[in-house]
Amino acid sequence: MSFQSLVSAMEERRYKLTGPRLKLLATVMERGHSFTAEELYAELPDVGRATVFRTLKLLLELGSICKLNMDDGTPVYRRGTSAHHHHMVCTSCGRVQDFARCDIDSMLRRLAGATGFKASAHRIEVYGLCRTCQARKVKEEKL
Amino acid sequence: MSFQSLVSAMEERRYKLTGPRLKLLATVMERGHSFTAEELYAELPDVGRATVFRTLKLLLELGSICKLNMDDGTPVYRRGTSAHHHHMVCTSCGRVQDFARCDIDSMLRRLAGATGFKASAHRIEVYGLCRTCQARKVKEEKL
DNA sequence: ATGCCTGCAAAGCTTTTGCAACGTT
DNA sequence: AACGTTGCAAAAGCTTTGCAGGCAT
Repeated sequence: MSFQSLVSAMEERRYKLTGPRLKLLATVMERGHSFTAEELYAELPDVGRATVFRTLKLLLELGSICKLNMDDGTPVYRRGTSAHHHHMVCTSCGRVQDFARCDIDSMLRRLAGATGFKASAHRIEVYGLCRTCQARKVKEEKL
Repeated sequence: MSFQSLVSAMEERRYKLTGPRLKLLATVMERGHSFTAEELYAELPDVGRATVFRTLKLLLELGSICKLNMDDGTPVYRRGTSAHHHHMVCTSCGRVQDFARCDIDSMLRRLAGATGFKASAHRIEVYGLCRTCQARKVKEEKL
């Protein structure tokens, strides 16, 4: 996933590569972790708020970013593939990491057997402390 | 979980049992499945919208209901315990069922080993078709 | 009698939409 | 030149807050 791949995805779908869009794509790529619509808007004073939302929607459709909800429901975006994956959300710094392995098929089969529910998709969000914040906490406790 | 247990929970915390609150508690209990704030408001014309939200917040704090997000982020409430559990959301009728068994500890341990992320909580939402909607679909296909 | 609760209306936020002007192709 | 795109401002949802009056305890 690179700036170029985002640009290519837009070209393929015949979306125009305008100034505001290129600025947004660049900013999205700079962000190593997740971001909100408001943060993007704040970082790009000359891009309208509506354009930020319109472009985020576009990137979602392209599958170039994904949207997730914080524990309190706040929507947050994250660059990355649209392939099946889940999220580890650090409750201290808010950073989000992806993970793909989810061995819950046997659990879903058991659910189907017990309740008749036929699962077609699932979403797992794990909350906790990332490695960095754990280290920081340990350090602070020593002070 | 019954109407009485909700009332008791409020009494314990010394919350006043007013008319609007009792009406809301009754309506929440009548609902077998999930509900939105707006639905509650629509069902109780003489209770103010603000009171609906204030009471929902209260019940959340008491742990008498839980809040979850639909796939599109729409917040939905559901009566039930505050104990650890997850949700099966029917994408056809919107009904939500709980389930408790989540054998993902080994997955979390693997994550901790691979990424250093220390999980403290998690949330699993499974989307699919409930037993009723599956049956209905089969029936419709036969027509 | 106290002070928690209520409804209403207004304000707050986030997101969407209408529209005339603009810029990419 | 055509028309997709933009910024602005207004609108639209949803939720919270301020306030004067009301009600449970």
